[in-house]
Amino acid sequence: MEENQALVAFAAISNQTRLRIIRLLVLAGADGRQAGVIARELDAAAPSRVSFHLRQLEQAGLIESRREGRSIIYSATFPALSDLVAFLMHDCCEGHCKVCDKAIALFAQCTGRPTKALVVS
Amino acid sequence: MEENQALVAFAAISNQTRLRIIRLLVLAGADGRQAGVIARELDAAAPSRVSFHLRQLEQAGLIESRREGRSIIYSATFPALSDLVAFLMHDCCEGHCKVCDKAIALFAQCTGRPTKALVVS
DNA sequence: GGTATACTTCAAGTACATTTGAAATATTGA
DNA sequence: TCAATATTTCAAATGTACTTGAAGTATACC
Repeated sequence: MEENQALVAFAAISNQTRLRIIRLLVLAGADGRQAGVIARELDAAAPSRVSFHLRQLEQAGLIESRREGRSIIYSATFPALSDLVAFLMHDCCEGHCKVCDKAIALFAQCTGRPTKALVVS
Repeated sequence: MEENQALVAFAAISNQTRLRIIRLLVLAGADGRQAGVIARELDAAAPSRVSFHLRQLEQAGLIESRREGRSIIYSATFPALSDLVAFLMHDCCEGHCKVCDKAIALFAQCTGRPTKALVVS
């Protein structure tokens, strides 16, 4: 992942409204959520405001959208989020790996993952 | 990790100068680097400018400083960086774990880590 | 004490991000 | 075609972040 892309992504998730949108859409999974539903779940923020933030996130590559009738459905772009986590770890892991300590514990909580992938050597 | 703390940390690393400082200090390890040395390694940015960014990073908890004679030595705060990675993964992993995909591959590159920690069941 | 070095703090200017409400666009169904 | 719904786009106002250079603080050494 390029530095510039990472910078844009970090800027995208450094805003409360946008971080909450991301969390919401990750939980929603591939189905995604209507723009209006997102606005309502975000303490009924003004639609134009939510639209602004959705655009930022989409331009950062972290979410994507599709039209369904009158609605526009947004969903998380999982590979991009995965790249971002990897960037943060790799950028900081070069040399030594203290940065990964707490992430390792989280893998144990992951369900639906082949455990083989977690075994090193 | 609290949402607010994460937001401040993401804001901190969403700036090119600061992201480069972080990378530099992670590579430097516990020894850290003098403020002046950092400035020189950053294409000789103005000292007041580097000082401004070091302060942002320190306030975000990502780096710490100690005085040594005339110099001030900055070093990465590894637990905070580790927390941030974990926040990003956990925040997005709740429910399902697609976000962790690429991070797992990186663990294999980590040296000096007991492989047992990577084995799940 | 005085001077040099290493940094930080401050104030001013500039640039960028966010919110707001009104107007515009797209789609549906009567 | 018209009205209703769902959403975006736009322009203006406000707020926040960044850079710059000059002045200030801390330490060291003569």
